Amino acid sequence: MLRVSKLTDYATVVMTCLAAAGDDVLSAQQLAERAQLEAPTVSKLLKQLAHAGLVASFRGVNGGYRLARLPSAITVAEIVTAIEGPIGMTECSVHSGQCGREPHCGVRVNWQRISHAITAALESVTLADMVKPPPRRGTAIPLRVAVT
Amino acid sequence: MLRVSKLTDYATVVMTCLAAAGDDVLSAQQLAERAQLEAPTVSKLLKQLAHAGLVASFRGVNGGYRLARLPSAITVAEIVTAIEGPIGMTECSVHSGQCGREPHCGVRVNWQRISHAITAALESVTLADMVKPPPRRGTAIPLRVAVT
DNA sequence: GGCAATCGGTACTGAAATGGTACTGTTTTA
DNA sequence: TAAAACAGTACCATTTCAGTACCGATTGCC
Repeated sequence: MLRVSKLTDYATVVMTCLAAAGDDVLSAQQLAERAQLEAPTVSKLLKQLAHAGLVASFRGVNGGYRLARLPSAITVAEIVTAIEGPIGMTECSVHSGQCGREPHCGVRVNWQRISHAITAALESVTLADMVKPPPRRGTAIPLRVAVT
Repeated sequence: MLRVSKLTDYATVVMTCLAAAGDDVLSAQQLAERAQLEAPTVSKLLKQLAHAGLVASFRGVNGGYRLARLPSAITVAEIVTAIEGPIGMTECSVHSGQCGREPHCGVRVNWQRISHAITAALESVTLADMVKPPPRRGTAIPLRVAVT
């Protein structure tokens, strides 16, 4: 199945928990309970998210994490990238010079186009969207993605 | 990195080779040479692609494979699905009842929406597009994807 | 009819990535 | 100074991935 890793999935859940907490600072332990995930796993995720600048960390007693920005200013694409690295559907669409076929390979550029489209799709959904209840029928968020 | 597996990547290359061959029937061995891939790997891929109805197989001497349809009628989404199974970004967006959070989980439905958008992006690119030379600047294929 | 070429299916294996755990260090506050 | 909490490193079990091997079934040609 074409999918993001479990950790990325967990990261979105943790981020939505933080978004729901508003400006409160939550410890990794508290977040683990709310997200129903293992504490060390959550801790590792928060570290990566902090490194990517998506959450702000506070050390010491009563320390913890908080979103670095408003939920509406954080996209799913950023979360995915923070955990998985750059988005690219194939190896050659990110790193060139791997496969010898490149000079005459029309597949490569097309995968790059597809990757861009998917990136755009992920960028169009913000954390605020994830927290909100699902849109009702007929109120879909219009998303226009151009494969260029 | 968010990506398809190598085998899926290989499958698109094999399919483009078949598309380039027109109506000719090519053996797994010939395709392996053209795609610059290991013969057993190509053979395995072709088996899966045949099972998915994307290629037609012919047994016996001078047997081999041929596209089951016109390149313009085969989408990248079909190739991905043939090799990787259903497209879904998270486990819970495909199989329900796995994580207890579902009743109150807004993340799930939003991942499903994202999955749909990505599926649409993959469906919008056909094998014919992959064979064609990359579009020139300003002649991008417009693709409108609605997240519903 | 027999042989060779080719697909079809199953099983196996080594390597890599994934996901989880443990431990130790550092910073901050009471 | 001690406790709470983040930060970093290392490690291990499991799963998945990619490749290989083998045997059976089918077809065409001699």
